[in-house]
Amino acid sequence: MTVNSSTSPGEGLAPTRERRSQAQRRQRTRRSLLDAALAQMDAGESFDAVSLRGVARAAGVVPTAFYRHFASMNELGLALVDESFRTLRAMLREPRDGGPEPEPVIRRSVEILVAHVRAHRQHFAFVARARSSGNTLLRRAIRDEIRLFASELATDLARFPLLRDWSTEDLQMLAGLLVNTMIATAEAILDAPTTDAGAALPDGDRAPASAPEAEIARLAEKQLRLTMLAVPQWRSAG
Amino acid sequence: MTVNSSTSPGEGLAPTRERRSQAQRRQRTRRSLLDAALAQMDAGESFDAVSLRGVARAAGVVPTAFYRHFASMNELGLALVDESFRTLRAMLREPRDGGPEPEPVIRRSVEILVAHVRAHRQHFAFVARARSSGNTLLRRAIRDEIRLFASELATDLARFPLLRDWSTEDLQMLAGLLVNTMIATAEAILDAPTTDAGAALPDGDRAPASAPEAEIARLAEKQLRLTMLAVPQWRSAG
DNA sequence: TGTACATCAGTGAACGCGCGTTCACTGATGTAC
DNA sequence: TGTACATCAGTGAACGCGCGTTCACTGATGTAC
Repeated sequence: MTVNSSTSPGEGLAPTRERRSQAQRRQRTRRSLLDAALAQMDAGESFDAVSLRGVARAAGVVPTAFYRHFASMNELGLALVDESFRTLRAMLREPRDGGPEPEPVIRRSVEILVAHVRAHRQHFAFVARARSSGNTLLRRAIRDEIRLFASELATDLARFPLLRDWSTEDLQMLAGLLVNTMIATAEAILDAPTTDAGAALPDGDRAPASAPEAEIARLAEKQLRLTMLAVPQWRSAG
Repeated sequence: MTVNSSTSPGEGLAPTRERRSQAQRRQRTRRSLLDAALAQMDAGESFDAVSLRGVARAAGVVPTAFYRHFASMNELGLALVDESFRTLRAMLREPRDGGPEPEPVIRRSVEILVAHVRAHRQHFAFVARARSSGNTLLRRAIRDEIRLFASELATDLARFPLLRDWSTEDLQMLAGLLVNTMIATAEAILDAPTTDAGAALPDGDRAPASAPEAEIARLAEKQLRLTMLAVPQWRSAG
């Protein structure tokens, strides 16, 4: 029943030398299981409509092999939460360069968000779907990660001159508002008709952002711009 | 297989006179089925973890009786979408009275929202959960209803002096932003620890809004206030 | 009011299916000497 | 390098269970005359 992940591989006296192929095989299967779950959720299933047997089948492995990697679907779900938020966090770090003036920052942020949703569609779809589907544990894990994500954004925001004097609480409040917009934007992109035609084009500057997607990005930009317009007014009127 | 809802009851020559008790019984069972589904989702299940048999069981009825009322769980889900958004729409109409000055309007709106989530918790929980769980059809239905809801809010917003000159598109944009905040707030309340102790107190002005709930309301108020602060700035800077 | 018939909400047995989980196993990879 | 043994990722049969859906039914309620 238990795949004991805390005490098993390469611990203590046994060195991890020379176990090449077997470890690789293990790693490949594990990835296949995760990918199978992601694919099924990207196809529209909610997390608890994804079955252990279905995942194993899609991964090309017998159901019992699943247990060599995860004790339950729940554990696989938590692994996907980890993985997905590593992706999202990378997104936050991306705009570290770029001027401090508000206008290009907003435009650039939306571009980064849209590009990330395109590039890591399955991770976003997983989070969006699992965020409110089934399983309290998983939901709570995602909610906590989103909260943490907002806190990191708040820290980043503190660097902007206009926000330097804001209280931590107010920064969190603003970050929450911005994260809400980001989530809604990501969900809108995921829901939009997939215009993947020509997505595999090698030519970089031809990237054909679909019409609805461009529309969503335009809306998000407006909303973020509106929100930031309030910033200089806050203390005086608040 | 089909419960034909478009051509059956009381149509044509047959008058709906004198069929009292039987119709009442039917209505009661239908309600029990809907309530059973709502209760299971309120308890944390995602929509497609709610089974036809489970709903029938909780409604105190044999599984096959379900088909006398709905052709499938899907149809029941759509009925719940209808019902839930009738509730939400009623919330929009509530603040029709109250001064046009922005400050009390915001406070009052948050109060109304919080009170509605408390009073119609199951409808909110259903929408929050079904919004991204399972079934594309249901998800799309809810997304469309939310869009409609935002449009109605946009129409209401147009009445405010400060917004009288805004384009329809910009009003929709603002309404979308406000709706995002409302959704996040409702979800936060649903996720907060339920402090239902003393909820049945007859004394009206004692209503013990739980501490986390009050916190959430305070945050929502701040976010809405910040958003509205941007309004006078929009055209000049936009 | 009384009788004969129609309607129809809910019953109960039965079906085939995919599920999660168990168990003893196989056989390739890795290790010790 | 060669042999004997250990590890362990993946196998395959088997289980009991709850599911959605079918079917012919029952019996109370409602209607016509």
